[in-house]
Amino acid sequence: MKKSRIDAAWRGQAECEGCTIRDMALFADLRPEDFDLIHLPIDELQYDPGATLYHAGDEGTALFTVRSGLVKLVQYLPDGSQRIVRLLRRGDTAGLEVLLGEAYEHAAVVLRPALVCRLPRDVVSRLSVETPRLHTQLMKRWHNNVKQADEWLTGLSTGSARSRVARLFLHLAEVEPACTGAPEVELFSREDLGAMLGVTTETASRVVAEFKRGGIVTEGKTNRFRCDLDALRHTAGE
Amino acid sequence: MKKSRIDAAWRGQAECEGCTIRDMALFADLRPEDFDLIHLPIDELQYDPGATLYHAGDEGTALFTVRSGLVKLVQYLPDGSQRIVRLLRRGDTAGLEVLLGEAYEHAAVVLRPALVCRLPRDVVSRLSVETPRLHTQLMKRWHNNVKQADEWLTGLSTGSARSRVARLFLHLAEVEPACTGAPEVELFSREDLGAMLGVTTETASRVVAEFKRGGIVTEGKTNRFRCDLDALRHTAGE
DNA sequence: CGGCTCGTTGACTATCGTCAAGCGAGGTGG
DNA sequence: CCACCTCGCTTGACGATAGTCAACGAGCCG
Repeated sequence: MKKSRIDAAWRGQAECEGCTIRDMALFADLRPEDFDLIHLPIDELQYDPGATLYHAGDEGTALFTVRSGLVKLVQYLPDGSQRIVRLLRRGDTAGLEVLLGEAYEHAAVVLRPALVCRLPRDVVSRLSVETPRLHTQLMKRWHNNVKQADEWLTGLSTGSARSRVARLFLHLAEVEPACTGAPEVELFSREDLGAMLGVTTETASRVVAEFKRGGIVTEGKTNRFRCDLDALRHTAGE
Repeated sequence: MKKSRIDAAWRGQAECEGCTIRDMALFADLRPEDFDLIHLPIDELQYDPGATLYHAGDEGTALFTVRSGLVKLVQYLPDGSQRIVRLLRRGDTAGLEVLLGEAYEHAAVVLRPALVCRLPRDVVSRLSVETPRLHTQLMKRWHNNVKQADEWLTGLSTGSARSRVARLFLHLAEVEPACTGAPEVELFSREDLGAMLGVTTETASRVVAEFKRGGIVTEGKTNRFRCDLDALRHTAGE
């Protein structure tokens, strides 16, 4: 389950500059001379679903940039139940809080096979001190976190279960690559669905099943749904 | 209702350095020479409850530091209902998003009489470029926003209405000055309560009334409650 | 072939939203 | 000064919704 594998480990200097997703990564704005400041190896890691990048409370020694796949940030409540507070996709960064010297605030768990860059905290800290070009990117990332949290608060934690599920579909339809013309979305386990929307797995299951029966979404492959956006928008506003 | 008054307007240079809450404000780490970079007036404004610092979508020309009082950040849903996503108290900053060139994402509305410093965006932007001493403070503020958003997601938007109200009381008991030994908390209108917890005003009212009857909280002056923390903790975990 | 997990569904209950009425404090105008 | 009005809080009654407990079936793996 937790199989993780080191595909490659090297001094980031060489590879980061040619990174295929650099334009959307934390180091987007760095200049060649900035990369000389990287003095610790930046590893690229491959994780399978269910693997954890880190646990809540772990000492924060690294940030992570998601190159591909999907990662959830989970917060546990005192009573043991869990709530998913954010989803990280290509270009997103996990663990910003370690730049402030704090422990990780969430658990980061892989939902879909993910390729991830592990940036030692000291590397980012040093860059953060030495070059102003990192600041904007950092701020953008903080800002994205806040925005997503706010959206989840208003969109996915308010209203009836049906509205929430509908809004989740719409949200996913927006952020997913949307390879074809038809808006298609890949869903998660019903338990994760519930943890995102603040409802039980049973209601999550029931609502999705109801949507399928009503033709609002159509399941192709397992957990892949073609969406009727208009119908979803209508259901979302109730 | 929207009466607001300019108590004083001056070049921030002189006054910011002697600010009584500077240790908790955005400019906490600035050095004397940094203040020379302030080239626009920093106004200190007094707002009454109900006044708006800014509306969602307004062009962002300034950040605000709350010196005293209480401000809510409100996000409106397409259907017109509103959700309160954050509360700002002494030392907190509103409108960080304008540093990224974006419009305000929320409406900022005063809940309790508030004294607020209005920092022109360009002043903060310039300082942000010129001195690294602002960065840590900015990051701390972004971080606080994310943390509060996450807490609201897990604490105030999950579980039964009773749990949520109990957790809100506990949260307030933590952050309020707690002048005396007895934990005492000032509440808001039932409508605002509902908008914070994602429930209707009626359920908010019912739960608070129930708490009063059960002695879990005791109302002194209007909307001021002495809290039985143990009982609240018990109720919160259900 | 069992044993497992995951999704689904049913039956029942608790909870919450809705609609509506009443109450009290504070403010206004006659 | 009092009648009146408004607004916010409370409460009741009812219906809708979601949580709970439990059972069942489909796929997966040993």
